[in-house]
Amino acid sequence: MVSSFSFDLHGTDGAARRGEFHTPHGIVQTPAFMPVGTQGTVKAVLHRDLREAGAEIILGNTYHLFLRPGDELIARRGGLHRFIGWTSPILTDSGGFQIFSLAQRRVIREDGAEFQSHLDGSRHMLTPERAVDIQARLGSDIAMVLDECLSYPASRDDAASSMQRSVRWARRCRERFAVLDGSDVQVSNPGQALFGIVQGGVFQDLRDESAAATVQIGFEGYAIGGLSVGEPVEVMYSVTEQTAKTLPVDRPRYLMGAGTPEDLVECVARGIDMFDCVMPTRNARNGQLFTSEGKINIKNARYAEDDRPLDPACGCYTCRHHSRAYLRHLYLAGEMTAGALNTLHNLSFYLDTMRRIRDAIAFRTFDTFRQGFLRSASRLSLDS
RNA sequence: GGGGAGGUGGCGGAGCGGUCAAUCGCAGCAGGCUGUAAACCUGCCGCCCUUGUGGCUACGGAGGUUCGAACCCUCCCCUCCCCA
Repeated sequence: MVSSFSFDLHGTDGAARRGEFHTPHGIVQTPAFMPVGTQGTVKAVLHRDLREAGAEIILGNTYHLFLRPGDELIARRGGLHRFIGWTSPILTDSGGFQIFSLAQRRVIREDGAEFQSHLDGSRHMLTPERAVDIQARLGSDIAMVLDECLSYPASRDDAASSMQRSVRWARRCRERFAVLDGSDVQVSNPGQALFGIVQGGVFQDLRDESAAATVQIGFEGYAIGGLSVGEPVEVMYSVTEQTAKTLPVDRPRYLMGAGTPEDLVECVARGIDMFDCVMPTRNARNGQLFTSEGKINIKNARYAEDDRPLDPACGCYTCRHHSRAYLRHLYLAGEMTAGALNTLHNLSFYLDTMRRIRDAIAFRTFDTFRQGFLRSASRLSLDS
């Protein structure tokens, strides 16, 4: 008997939800933040340190792993978990985001998206069926349907037709997913779940239509995609809030690609259970650190002789052992350890924030927590 | 002592009569980054101000030629290399 996906909602505090989901590789407490590990690694961190920082699930990427090293090679290694040595849950994104981020290198057709590889220029067709097959070979615990992440701004007509195509693609993904067993695809994780993705740009009626159609198809969880792509943050909050209300209470809700620390708190408040974002990792490598008192740009001259840790309230390895002055030196000297130490801190901050969010919901003090968090997060920016 | 090369903005190094406050790299200063083509990208970087088709001072020093000189000439100062 294969263990499969399930979600338990433990309780709520306003629209905020406290729960956990079960996967073949373990349990994840929600609301959860999932560090992004596009190419089979969360850049600049060891799995050991990731786990210690509290990561219960990480992302991988269909498009990138398909191009290199190849999903069949990974299947032959026993699947993505065994290949990369991460024994906890993994969620794979479908390549839908690359339709957005690599827009210059692809053409969208009804059948799917044709990409020209950023590695060697070769052409590859990513169809909904293929995205499902690749993710089956990777053996992630949660696979995502292939969607089109629409860019912003977009006209209502473009948003509508893009959304409708994403729905058709979602249906094809679900159908393909259903017949994997018995196909010639080497399935690395029989307990894999499939999530649908709601699109529709910033048009709430399109979002509602997308949500209804996606729920009708039926998935283990539902994502809200196509946000945090340049729209005003209030619009993102509003679309998130309204769309979350239209999704089933008993399934996890995943806001794709968000966000800043404030976004996490604000969107949990609007009913979101799962987040992923490159911000803590990428910004760490670029010298921007998140702390309980706001953002620090470690490149700034004001930290040259600052002996304090990044965040006195943080218990991560970086904060326990190193000063801002040292981290600034490492960054400016171009040392790899700068990226490693900074990434560890930012992820620790994000994951610790999620822990505090979960506790606050459990104690039904989430709103108080939220007010305090937003107030202290702006402290440093007010200083400067 | 003889021969040769050269002195340009914090550093390296272009420019060799006007379009030069001076290409470019580094360093420096600041900003950005939201399902990762990102250890990346952008802006500023002589001084002053009302930041502009603005003012001032500038390419070792002093003179000179010229309508005009970082660029040509003279002298001086200083570096480096080779030979004695």
